[in-house]
Amino acid sequence: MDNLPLANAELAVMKLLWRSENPLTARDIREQLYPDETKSQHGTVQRLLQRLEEKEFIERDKEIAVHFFSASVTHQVYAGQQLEALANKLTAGSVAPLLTHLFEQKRLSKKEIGRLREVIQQFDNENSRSRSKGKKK
Amino acid sequence: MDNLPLANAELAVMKLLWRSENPLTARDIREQLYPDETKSQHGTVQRLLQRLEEKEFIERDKEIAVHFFSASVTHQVYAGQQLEALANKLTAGSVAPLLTHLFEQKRLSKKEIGRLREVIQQFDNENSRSRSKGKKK
DNA sequence: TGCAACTTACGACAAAGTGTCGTACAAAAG
DNA sequence: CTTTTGTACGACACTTTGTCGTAAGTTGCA
Repeated sequence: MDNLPLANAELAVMKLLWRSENPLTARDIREQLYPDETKSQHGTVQRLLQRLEEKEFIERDKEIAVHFFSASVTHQVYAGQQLEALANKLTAGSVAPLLTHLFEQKRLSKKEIGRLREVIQQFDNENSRSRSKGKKK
Repeated sequence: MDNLPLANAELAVMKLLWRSENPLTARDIREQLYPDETKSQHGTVQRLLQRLEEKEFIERDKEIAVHFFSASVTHQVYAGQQLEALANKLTAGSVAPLLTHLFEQKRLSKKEIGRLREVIQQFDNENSRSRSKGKKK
């Protein structure tokens, strides 16, 4: 409901959690995020995790003393929310105008077009299940 | 090149400029943005305009003493940039995954789908004009 | 048992960005 | 020349973010 965007460092943590099958410990995360291994950065990671928890982006399993963290918002959902937020802010909630410009700038590869077509195709399929007559002009 | 996002008040100014055919004065903008008409808010608008100019989002015509402001980045371009930035941050530059979730959530209306189809159609047309032989997979 | 290593919790801080106001100065209007 | 209107911008409070340090709790081993 809040739909707030995540800052860079926070997003970096989320990406690790999204990528991982299993929940991670704070230590896991620090090791991947700061390979240079200074001492104090453990606190940094703890802080980031704490804030992400406040924002309800992650969940903390404190069964055992060393906590395990997992994303409570999937990457897909987050991406969708952000896109929606962008559309609301810029184009009155409509997504198509956002894409239009990318076409004009030739910033969408043919592969991307193919993907988009698939996405629409899928929508058509789901949608035509209930209506057996298609019209083509 | 910087691609920085605009804050709320700044965006509100840009929206006025995008909406308007002709360049606007600071006064025009204040009147629309703060209809309650206190004195000091003229300074606020000036400040916003100044910062937008620094960021190169608007241009200032100082031919005459009362300056005229106009957007130097179109709404289309800005929207496209932001979408691209989002895609880069979240989905390795690919746009399709951003849309996928919206479908699943049924957040895209049929009208939106229609629009997307048009956009893709248009791309196809432009693209087939120059190459009369298509190669298929 | 007691100490060393690790962990969590969180206060504190600097830096950056934002929206706001006020004030100093310049130009125009009268 | 005085009043009005506009520009330029320093300053401020506030928020967010990334960072660190430190206090307190837990684990485990000698």
